[in-house]
Amino acid sequence: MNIGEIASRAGVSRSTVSYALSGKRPVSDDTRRKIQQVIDELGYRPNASARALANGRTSTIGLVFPPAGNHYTGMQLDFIGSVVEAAAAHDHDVLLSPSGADSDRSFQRLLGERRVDGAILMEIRLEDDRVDHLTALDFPWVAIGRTGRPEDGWWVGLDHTALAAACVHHLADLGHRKVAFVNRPEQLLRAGYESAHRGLDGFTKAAAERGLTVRTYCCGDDAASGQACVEQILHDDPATTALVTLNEAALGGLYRALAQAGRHVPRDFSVTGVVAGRWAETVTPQLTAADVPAAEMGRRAVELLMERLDHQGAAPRHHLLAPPISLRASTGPAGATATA
Amino acid sequence: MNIGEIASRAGVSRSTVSYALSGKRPVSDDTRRKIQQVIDELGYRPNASARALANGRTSTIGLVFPPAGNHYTGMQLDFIGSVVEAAAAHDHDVLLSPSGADSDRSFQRLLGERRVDGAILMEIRLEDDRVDHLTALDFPWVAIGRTGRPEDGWWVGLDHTALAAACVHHLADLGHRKVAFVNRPEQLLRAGYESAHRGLDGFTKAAAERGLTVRTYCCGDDAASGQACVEQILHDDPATTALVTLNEAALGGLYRALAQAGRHVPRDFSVTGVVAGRWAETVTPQLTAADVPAAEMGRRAVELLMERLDHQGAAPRHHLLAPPISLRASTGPAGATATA
DNA sequence: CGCCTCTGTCGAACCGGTTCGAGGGAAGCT
DNA sequence: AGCTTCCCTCGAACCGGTTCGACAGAGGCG
Repeated sequence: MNIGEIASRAGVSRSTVSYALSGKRPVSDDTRRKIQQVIDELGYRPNASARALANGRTSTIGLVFPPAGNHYTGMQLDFIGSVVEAAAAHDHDVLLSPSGADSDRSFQRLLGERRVDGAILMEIRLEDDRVDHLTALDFPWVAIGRTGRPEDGWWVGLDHTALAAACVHHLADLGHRKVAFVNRPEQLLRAGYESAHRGLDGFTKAAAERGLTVRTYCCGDDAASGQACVEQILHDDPATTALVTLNEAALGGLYRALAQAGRHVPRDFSVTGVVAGRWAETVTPQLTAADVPAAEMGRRAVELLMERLDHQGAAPRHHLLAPPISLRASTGPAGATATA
Repeated sequence: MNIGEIASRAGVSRSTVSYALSGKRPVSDDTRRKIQQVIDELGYRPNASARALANGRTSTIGLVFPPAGNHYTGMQLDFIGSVVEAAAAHDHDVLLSPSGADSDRSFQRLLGERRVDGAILMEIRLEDDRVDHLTALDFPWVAIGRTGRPEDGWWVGLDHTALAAACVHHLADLGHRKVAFVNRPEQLLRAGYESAHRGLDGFTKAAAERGLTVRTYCCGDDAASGQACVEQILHDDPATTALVTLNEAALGGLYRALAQAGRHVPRDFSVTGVVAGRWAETVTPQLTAADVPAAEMGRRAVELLMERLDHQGAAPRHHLLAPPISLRASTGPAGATATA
């Protein structure tokens, strides 16, 4: 069943059916009604491939996220969900592409074969070959995250520097002097992931500013790594009284190791960091943290992309978000029993 | 840049280029090399829409999952990840569709507009209008989960009945007599979600068999609901010494409420259930549970779908999985201090 | 009454691939 | 040399939409 079938049943030409559907030229009420009736009867829907071929738009956007090798985190799920939903609101579909790099087969499929009108990139690196590639091709993209040269791109970012610094100030205000930083996995840091870098930067600078003694660690994206990481921290300096983490997936392990070491949170040890709100609430005590507004970021990314698609050549736009720290129950004043 | 461009630069006809690429007819080595060289030079990739239009296959599969209204759980993330990866291995893309029902706009887009060759459905209901609809249309689908009539469909399922029963037997063997069941949210149970129903069934029957006293609860998919649920359980019958849960997202809240009520896990209270392994490991003590093999299920679903696409009209196939309970640290013998 | 304008519809071309039938030319055979 | 066979390549039609230019007929105007 195709547009020709509809046309002949309604006694009109194919182009008239097309115009009746798109509204791009006037069609008499009579004709329109007749066509609509046939369409309703047969449940006709225009073929997406044919439409895409003819007008050059697929009404699909690509969501590029890193392959599962590195475990998925809850935050990524929130991004995916909100992007899909926002796209649906704009009558667009979302194609998932697990691509770490420029040269990925899947990435090439998206672009080269023109499966999507634009792309949203997750897990941005400071030097991101995907961004460079897309920019060179003048292919519409929006990043969730910022590269090292944020001025010439479209993105929705989190001010990791400021957020990590806020965590440090929060802890320093509570009197903590020896603080550890639990970063994302080492290979991500080495690969140049922006959250890992900017977070580390913000942490280090703020700590220096406040004269804190710090140690920084990388930690795998799972509970076991988190546990091992805290054991290492307490081994390296048992007088440590607080930590800041960007690593959502390790959170459960961090808490476990602290409990096993006999450090009560928040009495003996404070924990804070940058984590999506609903994951901060699953641990006990609930995590005082800068809540990553993942859903909002996904939604805004889609909106920027739609804007970019509608106005080719428009000047780059972006949003830098810096949510406040939500005070929950995992931080407290230093000193009570810490050095016991 | 299109196939005609390649053809003229290589000095051959468009059809020859097509055959050289698809291999569906022999092409001389000379010609093939010349064509390949031009293609490499220009970085040509055939347009996906045009190809889909011509041969009727989009090389895309739809992954239908419920809208975010009900929070996403970690398990769903694992499904999505493994489906995308398995599909990529078969040179297929994955289109995400947030559709609860048959009549969803997004669902209609997938099918009516022929955006995908087949669909994988998540969060199956015992009476599932999406399944009925697809079956009526003879549209290729594979479900992650079973409907009430599993014999005539393609699916990869988990034997929730057996798993919930295994949890009950495990607890009964440890001497527990009063056990609670923490199910998925009430609206999902009412809507007929299969895991909620079959899990409840298996729990209830096994408990009756072992002569246990039970209460069953529904619980929202978040920590706060889990906390409230345990409070209710302990209020309704303070002598309860164990619970079985299907609700991964509430797990943190369940633990919190137990701790706040002064029930030590596993000394005073045992917790078990059906939960994806890596989430079972984030809580302390780590959860003794039937680990949902989400990644394997996603992969198998894709493989079934590929099989179904390649052999239209083949007899339905399915896999029913029933992983064993992984003994971790959240269950123990009843009685020690339980009635204190 | 003739001319012009405006509205609504049509046919044809096009998007970029795939596929079918036909045919040119070299090789094999007698 | 003449015929068949086989290998390779070509042109044309097709997939199902969109869009452009053309044009018929109704209505307005002088």
